[in-house]
Amino acid sequence: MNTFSEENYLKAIFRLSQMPDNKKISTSAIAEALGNNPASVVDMIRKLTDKQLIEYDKKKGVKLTPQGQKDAIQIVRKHRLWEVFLLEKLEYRWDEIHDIAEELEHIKYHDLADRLEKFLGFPEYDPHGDPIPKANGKMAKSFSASLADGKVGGSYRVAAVRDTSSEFLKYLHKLQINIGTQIKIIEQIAFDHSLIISIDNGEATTVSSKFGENILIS
Amino acid sequence: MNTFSEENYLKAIFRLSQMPDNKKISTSAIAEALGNNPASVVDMIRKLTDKQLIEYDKKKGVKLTPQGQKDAIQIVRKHRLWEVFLLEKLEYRWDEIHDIAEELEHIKYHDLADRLEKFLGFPEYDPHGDPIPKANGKMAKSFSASLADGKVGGSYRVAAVRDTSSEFLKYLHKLQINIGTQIKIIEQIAFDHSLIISIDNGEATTVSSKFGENILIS
DNA sequence: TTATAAAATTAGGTTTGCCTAATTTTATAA
DNA sequence: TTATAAAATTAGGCAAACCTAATTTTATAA
Ligand SMILES: [Mn+2]
Ligand SMILES: [Mn+2]
Ligand SMILES: [Mn+2]
Ligand SMILES: [Mn+2]
Repeated sequence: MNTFSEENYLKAIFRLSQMPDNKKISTSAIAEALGNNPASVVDMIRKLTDKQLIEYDKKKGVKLTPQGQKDAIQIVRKHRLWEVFLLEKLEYRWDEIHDIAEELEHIKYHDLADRLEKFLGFPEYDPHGDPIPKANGKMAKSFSASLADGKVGGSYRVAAVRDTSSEFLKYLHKLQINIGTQIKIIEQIAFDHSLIISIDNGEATTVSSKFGENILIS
Repeated sequence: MNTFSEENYLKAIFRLSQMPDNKKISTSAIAEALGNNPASVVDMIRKLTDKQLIEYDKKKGVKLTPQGQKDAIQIVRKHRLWEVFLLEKLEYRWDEIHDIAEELEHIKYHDLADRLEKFLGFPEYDPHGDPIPKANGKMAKSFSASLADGKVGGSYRVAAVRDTSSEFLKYLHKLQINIGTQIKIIEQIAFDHSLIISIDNGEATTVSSKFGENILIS
């Protein structure tokens, strides 16, 4: 069984390995992701390598072994299921659930994820639009096209958010954007790629390119 | 904020202070309750004393301060609410829920216990018959009379169990005894205080005095 | 190619929460 | 009262998971 900390490392490595950019997973990238010092990451890389959960090659960076991948997916599964619980059953807000799930995901008990999944009615996606892995580890592909990739004049459904920070989610809340919201791109500013959009056919609003990159569409 | 370990100590001290026997709470009693070494308990007594959560007097033993009491009750509250969730919503068995709640009780987030309580419909008792503290810290008195205190010929309702170990609960399950079950004392054996009982008017069964002491009646 | 910057690693520390073994204090019983 | 047993404490250590500071390796740019 893995410790809380080991699980957080596995999850971070998994998340990095899912990135579309396909960059190698470096010591510093992991440190950055977890807010830890690179020296600490070196310690943990050694530990997880010994446990055969990752492989490390200074050229290719860190890679999850099949077992590491399996373990990581089970944590992601629990994280996302708990998020659904917190939003739907306990009525927490969109921007609050992530932090709580960050702790709940580490609770280990036979069948816990499966029972939770059943209780929640086998949800396919978590409240941020991320797919929930099944018990067998299979999971739907994440949404990858962002609003920033959309065409001017096009109208898109918000399928997921890339950034799940509470700052971003609070901003979305303020703009009344949720999963399922329809966004039309009215104009793109050539200068800095800002977008002028209409939210659910409302009045024109301007958002940054960074904003657009963090909205995933279907 | 208190660590997991500090919380477990506070809870153990609280539990010991609730005992009807009114014995002083000694280093060794705490060690016993937590399965730790007395030397470790001495360390933690120092730490909790520094944090002003307990007071220690070698004569009178350990006592929770008002703040320590408050903190302990909030953990008990979460523990018991999570137990209700696990039994009622996730359909875990009586004997499985305690261990999971032992971990869930440490999850900290604004309002978590209150929201859980609301979601569960403000339950008064946990699945073992223990009263659930309210948000303000108030809680009903625990049941204290045991079946062993009952009269021959008397019929009693099982209100709670004193021992919540999975061994005891599995035994109860086998005997088909639950909270609410009616037990009639047919005879008490003078030799060792064994009890001959009838469960929900079923056929006579013999149980030990230790068994009788761990069934609380209302 | 060489200087510089960035990334990775090593060396050595800290805190938390445990432990064992030895010692001291306190209780109990002859 | 004194011997013995039990309880509490001290001393010293260990593993986990971090850290800072120093050093080494690798990448990049002039
Ligand atoms: Mn986590
Ligand atoms: Mn999520
Ligand atoms: Mn606990
Ligand atoms: Mn209980």
